[in-house]
Amino acid sequence: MTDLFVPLEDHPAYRQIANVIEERIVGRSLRTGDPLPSETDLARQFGVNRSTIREAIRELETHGLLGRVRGEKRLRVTRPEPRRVSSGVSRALALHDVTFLELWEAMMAIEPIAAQYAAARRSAAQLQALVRAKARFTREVADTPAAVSAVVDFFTAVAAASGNQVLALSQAPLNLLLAPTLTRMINRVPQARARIHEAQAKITAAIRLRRSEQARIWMEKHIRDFKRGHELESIEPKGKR
Amino acid sequence: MTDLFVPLEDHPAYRQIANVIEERIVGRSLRTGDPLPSETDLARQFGVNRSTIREAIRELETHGLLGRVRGEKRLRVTRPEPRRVSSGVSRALALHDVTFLELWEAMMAIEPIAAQYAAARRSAAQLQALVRAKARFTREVADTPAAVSAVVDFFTAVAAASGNQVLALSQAPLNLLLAPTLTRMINRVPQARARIHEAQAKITAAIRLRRSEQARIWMEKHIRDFKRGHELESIEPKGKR
DNA sequence: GTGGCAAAATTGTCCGACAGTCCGATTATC
DNA sequence: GATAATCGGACTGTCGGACAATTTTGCCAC
Repeated sequence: MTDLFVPLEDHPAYRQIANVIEERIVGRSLRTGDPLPSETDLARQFGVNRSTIREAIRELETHGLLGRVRGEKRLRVTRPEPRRVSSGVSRALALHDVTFLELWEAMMAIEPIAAQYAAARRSAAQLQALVRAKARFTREVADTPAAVSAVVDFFTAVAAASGNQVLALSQAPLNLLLAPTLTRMINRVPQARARIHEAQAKITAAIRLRRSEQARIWMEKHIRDFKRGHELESIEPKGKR
Repeated sequence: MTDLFVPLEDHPAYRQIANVIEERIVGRSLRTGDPLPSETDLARQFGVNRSTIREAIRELETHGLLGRVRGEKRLRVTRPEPRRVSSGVSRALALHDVTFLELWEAMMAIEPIAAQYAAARRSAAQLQALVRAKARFTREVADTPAAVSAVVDFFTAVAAASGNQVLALSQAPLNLLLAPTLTRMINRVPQARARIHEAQAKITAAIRLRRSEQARIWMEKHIRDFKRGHELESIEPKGKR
């Protein structure tokens, strides 16, 4: 049934080194903000060439575990920012050809809950961010890319206000996937902008007044609208294809 | 108010090259399975040194966009596997010190919905995988690490059966975070194993019979149990700390 | 077509080098 | 004394070349 032996794994030096450093970071013996030794020094410590160290560092850098503050030269241990991490997830999902329905179902699972918690827990500043995103949508409603970006910011603000990092990080990749679909929809379905505006107003109000139930329900309606919009768009295509 | 200038962005060659290649992959002009030109060749095409190419490639490799089939030397374009991507997310979340409550809320948002869709759409093979995971838990219930791993597999199998890649990929990181907590809980709360067993049985049955509602409800109970277990565990600590 | 084999290509790693830039200390200036 | 200009050292980004180990390829015989 089960194989007796597993294939030997090949561990190039650069990967081993990356793993060792990663363990140190995850195990907190290298803490956020700590500067990393210089490449030359690392090369000496690990007993390998600097080129090898550089390859290892690239790995950690792209994972967001290392980074540098603007204008600085030395790398420091960094906490992976949601944006960076989630863009990787989005790319993965895009390459797996997710359908709109899949995206929609996931949004339907996450966003209303996020809105609900946001109503219960939002700070004043988080509410502010929400209001700003909403205002930006209203102001730039005619400029499609700006409007889409405002919608995304709105969702992001709700997720942030939920006070739940896991929800926020689960939600973030959805935004990037939503953008292209939303752009098409908003352009082709005339009533879309007005409905988004209304939904954002209701959701914001509910979160401001700390009405969890209402926030959830309106977010559900909001998301459901997306599906309607998407269906309309596919049925009466104004542009090509 | 607003700054007149924004900081110049620094774009090392290796990053630019990584971006160019990434665009090609995402834009499908390099398709999954295609072999990448050799490093020397890439260096020639981009007009840079091979070391620079290698650093660029490391980036894409860690993102899972490039990889090689076992024993092969050439890199090929790869579709990022959920496992790989989600481990990055888990690491990020771990470094952000997520609380059990945050994790639990996210699970509560995602898993029941996944179970619901799984009941509606599972294939025979997916049901099989589910049954196997459940059986493994029953069989290895006494061996804590194996039991925990079986629980995780169970969740994974449910998410896979949901037929929704977005849900599956959103759910995957939660598993890795769950493991340590679950390990402690299962060791300290005597009734935990029995309750997990029962829940898995009910959920599996519902999914087998395609009872969406029941699958969802039982999954909710199942997850809720985790919170109870966690509370019990913190209240009556049997071991140290 | 298959198998086998030697040549060519490719990867992983190393060495050494250099320009551009950031940092800290020192010195000059108000 | 505080601030500004200056200088040397330390680092990073990139380059060129080199070599062993292994894979891939081309070719020949069967």
